[in-house]
Amino acid sequence: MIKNALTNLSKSVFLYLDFMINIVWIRRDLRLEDNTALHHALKSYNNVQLLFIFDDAILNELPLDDARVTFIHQSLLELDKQLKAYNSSVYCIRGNVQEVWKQLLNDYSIQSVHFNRDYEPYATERDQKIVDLLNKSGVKHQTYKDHVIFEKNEILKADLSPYTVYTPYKNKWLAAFKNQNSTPLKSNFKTLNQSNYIIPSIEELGFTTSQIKVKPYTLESIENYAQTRDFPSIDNTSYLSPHLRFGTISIRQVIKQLPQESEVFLSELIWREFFTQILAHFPQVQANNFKSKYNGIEWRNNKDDFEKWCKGETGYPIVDAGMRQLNQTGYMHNRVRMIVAGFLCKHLLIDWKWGEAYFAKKLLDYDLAANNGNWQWSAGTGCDAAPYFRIFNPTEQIKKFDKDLTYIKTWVKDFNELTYPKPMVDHKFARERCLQTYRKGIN
DNA sequence: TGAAATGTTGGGGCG
DNA sequence: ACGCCCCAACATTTC
Repeated sequence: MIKNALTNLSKSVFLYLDFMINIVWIRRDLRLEDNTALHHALKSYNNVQLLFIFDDAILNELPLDDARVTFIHQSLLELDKQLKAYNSSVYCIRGNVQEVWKQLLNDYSIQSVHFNRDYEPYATERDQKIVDLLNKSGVKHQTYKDHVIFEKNEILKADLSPYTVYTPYKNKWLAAFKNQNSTPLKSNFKTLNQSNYIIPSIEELGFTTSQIKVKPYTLESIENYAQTRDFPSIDNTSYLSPHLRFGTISIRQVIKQLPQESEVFLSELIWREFFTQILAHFPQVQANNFKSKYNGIEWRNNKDDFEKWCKGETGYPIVDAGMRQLNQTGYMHNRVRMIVAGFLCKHLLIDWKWGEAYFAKKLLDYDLAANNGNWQWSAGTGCDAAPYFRIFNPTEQIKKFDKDLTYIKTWVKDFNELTYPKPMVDHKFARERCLQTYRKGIN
């Protein structure tokens, strides 16, 4: 009798659980393959439903034709298409993230919630609020490492403090990488929730389609990366960065598919993790110099100068070409990023935060940790940064890396050395002024 | 993941 | 054949 009752009870509990949904909240992991949170949810639960929230707090700051929103939207449509094979779909909504979750908890019977960790300060805080909400509602939840090979506390110095210099960090990272298994996960999609949600159109989300598109990535070119990476006219670019930003490919998939002897490329991926852990350990770098001894630099912060830089009208062809590539495509070659960033900080003496903000608006691959880290590197204010007296000569850089002007002519139409506008500031003068200003500003 | 300034060396012109 | 000068080429130091 008692045994029967228990059996019935467990049956009804089973039926009830079978009715409940398990949510995988995707954010910057817009893929089905090798998605850690999704993998574990599928393994442990039935009725796994994907959720994506267009976060008002982020979207309200963006122009209506933001290219990243278009890319996210298209990636979601692609995901949704793949889910159709399993009679499932993505539940996609725009709103205030907390309000959306309150509504979901109210409208659905939720058994568990899963998501991959995001390490940016805003995201960390936002996610904590959702975790609190789930705790209050008594809903099981689990977060996962997915975005990086190693999180901030997995690569530490012997005294357990974080690394702030790249090379020893990299050595430790490589040593740790050898001893671990990071093969991509194979998932079983049979436990996806049967659903037929419709993804809102880009207009319904309050946006319009951008003309700027994310290019597909390629891993083939990586073989020659070390030889070609400094030459912006050689488009040997992998275009992985936006895909890593939004997780349309996982870091484990990338590393697994790297050709032999791509240490230099791998090193760039380690820079990505280096800056990710720097931001996570030192969130104050978002608004401050990593090294406070540079706080006294008196930036000129001239608005007209900044405008010229943004538009690519500095009179320095390589700087102008880079900025025009950025404005037209949402991308800029890495070598040129260093040149334009150095020019803004050192020739124009404009606070790196202005440049950082402009890149944040324009770059398809914008990532707070990497963008901040690299801008501070350029300005000389960062951890393991370029010394302040290392000043790029925009003309020398052409001689070294765009000798035949191919890159420049690609982005500066009808470029003519003789009729090109005069430099907005003389190099020698700007160099001296920079050295003087930095010397004076450093304590 | 610099570039400029300064220092050193050695070959060739020339008296 | 010698010493002197010039300067390109390379090396080192400095910013």
